[in-house]
Amino acid sequence: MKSKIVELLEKNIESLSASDIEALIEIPPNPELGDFAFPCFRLAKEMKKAPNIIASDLLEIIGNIDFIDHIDVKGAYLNFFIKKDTFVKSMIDAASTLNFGGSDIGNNQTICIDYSSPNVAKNFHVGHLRTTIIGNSLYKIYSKLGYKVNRINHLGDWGTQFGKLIVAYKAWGSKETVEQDGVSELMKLYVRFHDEADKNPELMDEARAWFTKMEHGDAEALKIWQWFKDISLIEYKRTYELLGMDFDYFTGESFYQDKTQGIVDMLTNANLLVESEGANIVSLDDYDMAPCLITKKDGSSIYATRDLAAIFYRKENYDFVKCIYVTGQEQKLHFAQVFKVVELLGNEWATNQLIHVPYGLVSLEGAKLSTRSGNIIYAEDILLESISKIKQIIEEKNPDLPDKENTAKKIGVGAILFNDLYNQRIKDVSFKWDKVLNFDGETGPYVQYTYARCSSIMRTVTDFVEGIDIDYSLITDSDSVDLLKEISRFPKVVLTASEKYEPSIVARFAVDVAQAFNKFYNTNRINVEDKSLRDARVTLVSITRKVLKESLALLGIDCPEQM
RNA sequence: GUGUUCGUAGCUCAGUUGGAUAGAGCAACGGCCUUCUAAGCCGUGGGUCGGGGGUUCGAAUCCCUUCGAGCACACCA
Repeated sequence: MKSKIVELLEKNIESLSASDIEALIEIPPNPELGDFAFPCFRLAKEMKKAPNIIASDLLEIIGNIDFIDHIDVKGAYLNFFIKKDTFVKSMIDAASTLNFGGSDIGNNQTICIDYSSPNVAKNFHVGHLRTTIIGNSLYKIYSKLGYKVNRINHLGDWGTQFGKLIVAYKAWGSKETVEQDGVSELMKLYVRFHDEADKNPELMDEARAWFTKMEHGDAEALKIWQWFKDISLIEYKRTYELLGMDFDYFTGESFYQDKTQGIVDMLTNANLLVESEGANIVSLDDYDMAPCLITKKDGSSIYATRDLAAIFYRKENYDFVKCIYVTGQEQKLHFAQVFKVVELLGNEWATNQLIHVPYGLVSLEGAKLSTRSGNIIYAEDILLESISKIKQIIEEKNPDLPDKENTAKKIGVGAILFNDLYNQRIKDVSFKWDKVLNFDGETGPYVQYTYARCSSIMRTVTDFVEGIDIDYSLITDSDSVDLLKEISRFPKVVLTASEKYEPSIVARFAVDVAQAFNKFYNTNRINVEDKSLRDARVTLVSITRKVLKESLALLGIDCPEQM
């Protein structure tokens, strides 16, 4: 419909191209002002005439057009009122297409998304939840746009911290307690190491030595390391299963450890590596950045080296058009450095294919998350707590609900996912239980509830046939039209969300659709006697239902049919 | 100190890339269940868009400046 207006205006305005006009056309803030609006301010400048005069002149020239009911001039705006049934039909037709909201612009090209990536032997807490949830949503969004997405869990399974753990395990740990308590015992050992190392700095050297042993393939070191890793993965996978998520690769940092030498060689050959204070770095002075550290003074690798190795490995093996990193914003400089080094090695693609998607810091009651001080909440606990709160609510509101267990899981997990995706990712969040466990208003359960309402209606109209001829002229009230307008934004929403790496745009959209539907639902009885009117309205319900399910799916959220 | 992100209603946040009267949710108060799910809907109150300049026909949005907050600044990731 918008394109038809662009076409129309293009014919009558010489100085603007179709794409200029397209960009200028807006949707009025208030539906009473029209369905589309064209502001004449820009024309005023070029034509040296008052914008409101231009608007009325245009109105004269355009005259009567078949699909337009009438055009109003309000100030400098040309406001278009589309013939209602034409408009309604075009929106319903669009929304009824098979892959509504999606497209094939991805052309099956590969995108790598590096996310979640918990540190082995550390608990999976609220902070990790964000990268996991955002990354998963980006995976869904890009898949919908026709990309082939590789979900990569770049486990923090290599580094000095394992040297620390081995030292601690040997000094104070036992096989039995580790087997029994898993990650939380490893955490305790890690914390203890730091406490002791404060008093006895030599422990740090011991830890580094053990890590160096790992890098040289020492059997004992690697055996302990592998054991710690296995224990950790069991716990992480439990959380992923609860979240309903999976990965294509669990290639962590250790996977690249034998590939870091290649990076060092490459940098040496390119004359980029310089020695500084015993370590090897790439100087980034010319780019106003701190240098990128490549090898430490003991010769062992560091995360930047492994990230570099990962980039080249992925480029070579997956041939990505984009490699996206979802991490906290505190790593901004790190990725800027790493990406710059790739570029300096003569790879122009680094400038637009390597993308850091940062998100804001998660804090707890205003204080920084810290395992050492015990100021921490684990992801699994949040999810389980949320599910159990939902169970309570189900008992209150709908005790006869079938399959309560599963439904509570979908709603409880969905609430947490939604909560993490609703605001722009860059915003810092202060975790508060009462906020997280509030399910009224702009929340996942609200959208799911709306979906369940739609489903419920669809169950009652058993003789309704999808895709039958609809009498579009029966849909005239503003609540119905507003709902359709809201729904028709979907393709643009998905596209913008992908361009900005911002799932919150989809989450907001889902709420907007749900609000529009609930308004429509409250003013329109759907299952009415008059069959053609009923079918017209049921069509709206059916479309809404589909779009709600799809948009929540893009956030990684599942919809129960009843709740 | 340097860089970076941010500052909008009591709280949490949107604001369509510079456009029409700045919008939601939460919290508060008041209404709506004998008909499709009240986890819902409707209404009321609540704003120097951190402050000050500038660009523009037009600024919450762009530029400068200032105040405040978060984060980063090589051998952790």
